[in-house]
Amino acid sequence: MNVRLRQDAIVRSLRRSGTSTIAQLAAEVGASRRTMLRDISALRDQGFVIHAEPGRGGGLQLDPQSVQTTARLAVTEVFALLISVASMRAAGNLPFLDLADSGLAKIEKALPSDKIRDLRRFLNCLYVGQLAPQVDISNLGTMDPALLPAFETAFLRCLHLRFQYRDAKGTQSSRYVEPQAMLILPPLWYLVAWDPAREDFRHFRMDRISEPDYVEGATFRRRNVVFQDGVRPIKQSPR
Amino acid sequence: MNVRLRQDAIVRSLRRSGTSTIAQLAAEVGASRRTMLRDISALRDQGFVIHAEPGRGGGLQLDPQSVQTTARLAVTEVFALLISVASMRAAGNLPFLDLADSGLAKIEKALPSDKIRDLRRFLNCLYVGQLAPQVDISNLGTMDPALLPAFETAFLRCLHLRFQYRDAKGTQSSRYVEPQAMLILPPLWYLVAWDPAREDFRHFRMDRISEPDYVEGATFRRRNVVFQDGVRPIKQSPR
DNA sequence: CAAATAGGGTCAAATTCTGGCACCTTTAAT
DNA sequence: ATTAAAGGTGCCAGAATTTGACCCTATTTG
Repeated sequence: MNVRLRQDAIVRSLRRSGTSTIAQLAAEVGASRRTMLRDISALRDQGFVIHAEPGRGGGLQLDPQSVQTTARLAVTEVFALLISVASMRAAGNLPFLDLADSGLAKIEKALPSDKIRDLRRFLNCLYVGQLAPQVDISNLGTMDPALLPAFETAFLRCLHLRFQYRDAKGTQSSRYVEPQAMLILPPLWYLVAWDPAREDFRHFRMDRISEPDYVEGATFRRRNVVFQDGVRPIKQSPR
Repeated sequence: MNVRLRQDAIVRSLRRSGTSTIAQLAAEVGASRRTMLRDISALRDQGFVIHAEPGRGGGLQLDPQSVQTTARLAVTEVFALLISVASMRAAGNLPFLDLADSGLAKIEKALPSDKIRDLRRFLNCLYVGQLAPQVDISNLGTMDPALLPAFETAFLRCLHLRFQYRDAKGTQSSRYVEPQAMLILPPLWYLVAWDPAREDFRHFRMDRISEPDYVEGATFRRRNVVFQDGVRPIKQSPR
């Protein structure tokens, strides 16, 4: 058995049984007592808090607070999680959101600091409101998975964005715009952008955008976007 | 040099230099070409996105989007994130959910397998529908943070649940029920439970529940809950 | 005190990791 | 078309690490 798997098994066993002895654990995972001691030591090095009582009736116990898991995440994935939770918070009062937030805070804290800055700046472009009842949401399209990376770069570096847009009538057109904000009217998402050709703001439904691509070198200035009533920025959760 | 340290060094080097070849990396960390290839393969297994170009002028490149972060999360926090994203997916077609999902999948993968099983079983108790328009959502209460751990245990081990409930008129009462399902009618959450005293199902708004506590030893049998039209289980995302 | 428990040191055996090599595929330059 | 530079895979013997056995000590309970 692999070292990693065995140590996971030890943690699981300790979690299940509450308390057990080195000998019991050794028998359970099929290793020697000595190896158990080494594994316990290694787990402690990894940050697990394991209480030990010597003497009769003694044994090992995993600190219940330290049930934890370590994962490696890509920044885009963290972005996506943050956006999910933030828009959820904006949409209404849902349970367990504080827990989700504290989990996210830990993830965020583990990011390199420049990435945290980017992330905050990106979140600042998000706005939330209520969906107008007359909008037809019966046939939602699927979102292009390339949206997030392209949008992230375009927003952060203030670069023009090029994409294909399919309007309500189904007509395809090619667009070239300055992305200014993202507007969430649950369950719809819109890109709010300045269209330099038409010299006006336009709203684009995200599920109708495809083949997004930022244009290297083509920077622009932020404009003051005026939203209708009831639309507010996604507040960053207090951290 | 330790395997873990060496692999970390590779990632750091790739981040620094942008692109480099197997041979360069090998020289840098003082290992052979073969070991480098094995390490790269291992890093990919760990979720790092490493682009490779064969042929002259080729080399390795760390996907700039995949700056990785490692974080330690408590299991309840993972639960909360999963529930958030799952209920979001159920509520509508939102962007970036697949990315959020892939992030969650990595987190989930890092959990001990018994916890994954628990987590899936818990998610199976979640149902989603549309909120009836006549419900007054003007004064939502706040969710008791103790809900998740207590509910988790009660659902997983089929234990009776005791809690304080404040009904629509503001009257407090003490309840003792069999938790059968959780129903989400965004933005409201309900506990669907069998009340043995009244011999009937009852819905409890989650934001009106406080001081939840499961009753050790008091197990019950799952009942067949019949939901009204439009309510469906939260599908587990395909993993 | 005796028994049960955690914790550690040492060393040979068992296991895993590493490096070298042969060979394959892709790409670009000549 | 040929050649060189790059990534990728399978295999094997030797290097390195991990494991188990045996030794010990310290602490707690009956």
